[in-house]
Amino acid sequence: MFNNKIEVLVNLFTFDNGEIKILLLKKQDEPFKGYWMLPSNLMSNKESLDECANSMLKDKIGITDIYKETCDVFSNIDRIPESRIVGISILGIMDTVKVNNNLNVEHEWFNVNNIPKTIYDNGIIIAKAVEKLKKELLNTKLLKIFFPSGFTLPELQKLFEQILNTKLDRRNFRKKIIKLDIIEDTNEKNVSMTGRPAKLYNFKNNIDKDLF
Amino acid sequence: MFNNKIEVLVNLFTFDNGEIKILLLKKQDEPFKGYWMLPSNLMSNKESLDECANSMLKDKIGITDIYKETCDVFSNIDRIPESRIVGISILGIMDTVKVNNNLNVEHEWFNVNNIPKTIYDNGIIIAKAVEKLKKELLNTKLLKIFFPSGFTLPELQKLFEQILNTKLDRRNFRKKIIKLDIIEDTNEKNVSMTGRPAKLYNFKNNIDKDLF
DNA sequence: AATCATAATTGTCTTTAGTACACAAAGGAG
DNA sequence: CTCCTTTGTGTACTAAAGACAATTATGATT
Repeated sequence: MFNNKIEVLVNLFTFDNGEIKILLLKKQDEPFKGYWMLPSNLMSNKESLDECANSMLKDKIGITDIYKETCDVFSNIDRIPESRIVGISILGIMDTVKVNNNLNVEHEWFNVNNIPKTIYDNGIIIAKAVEKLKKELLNTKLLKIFFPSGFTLPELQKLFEQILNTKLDRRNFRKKIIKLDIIEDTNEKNVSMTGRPAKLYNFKNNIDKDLF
Repeated sequence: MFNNKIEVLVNLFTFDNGEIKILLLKKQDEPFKGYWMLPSNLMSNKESLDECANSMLKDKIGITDIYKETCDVFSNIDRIPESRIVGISILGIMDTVKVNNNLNVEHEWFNVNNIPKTIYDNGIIIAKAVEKLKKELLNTKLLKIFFPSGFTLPELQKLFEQILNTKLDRRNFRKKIIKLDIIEDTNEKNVSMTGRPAKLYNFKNNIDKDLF
């Protein structure tokens, strides 16, 4: 009566090549064989949510020590018709794509604006996580995790253009970021494929400011 | 192994007499007898979080149809030493104090800056909910639920002074709110105890703007 | 070595939003 | 009718946001 199964679902995001991406796994068996899914794990009654997510990420994806926060809870009785499982979603961020390529399960990083067919309510779970991520990236705290060191201003601008869904003026964007006093020049330059190389910046420490 | 008990804890907020307040109940039995606690309920495996919170609010507090959203998850193994229970907290808002005064359990609305001794981790749960509430009240969406109709600008200003923890200039505050075009004059006046009566306003519908 | 193509860097002017500040008006109490 | 309390209102100044185009650093091509 009061015994519930709980699954943890991890929305793992990264910023790669100017795009916000999320890691999905391909389901290997029926039902929903061939559909995409969030990495997930049933939670035992001997571990916390955090521990459950950590062990899953280590075992299934081969990563440790990423930023995580609780995102949302999905508890509709019939969200998984086969059995009653309460889903708790986690928002995770990786600074760069570190996923073990030896990982034998089929996986792919998808642009968050182009999510494929997913199992059960995973599409809704992802949409909610993306919404939350976009909101939180307007503050330097999470932004710093997306861009730990050596990012360029054009990259940063591209991120905001995606989040705000608009074009920003280069000069005004730079002026704004610089006036906020949140980044520092590394005196290094990007090795660009073509065109003038961009300066590399770091976020200053312990800064908690809203950018937009 | 994978069977977990889940409790829903409701952080029910209201704005009363210029203060943000939360409803707490007094625990009647040991352990923690006499300490204060959030209204809570064990979730059965036949109901969703929302249904669980609704039935609890109706049965224990005598209220229905309030605004609710998922707030946070508390899953430390030892958050309740007596047994393993995963806590899911809900943020709820009531526009005015409608709690049934015939309610036989001892209850009280506490200013969120003055929370009494609470059971287990309820203090942390409340702190997290207050933090989230304050963030969300900077947007008109939740604000409209706090102030459904016939509020005054001085009242609204008091709310923001609490949230931002600062004094605001009356004239600049009014100018800002009016320029945002989010409220409309009801052509009625407050029946004030003393001083010049304040005009009563409503929030316009379907507006989603950040105020600060 | 010179030219071309590409993408990054930089400054000024205009417009809009934010801040500082003091007195008049409406009602209730005596 | 006077006093007390609280709300309502306008202007000048400062800071931030927005519009706008030419120059520079590098790799690729001839």
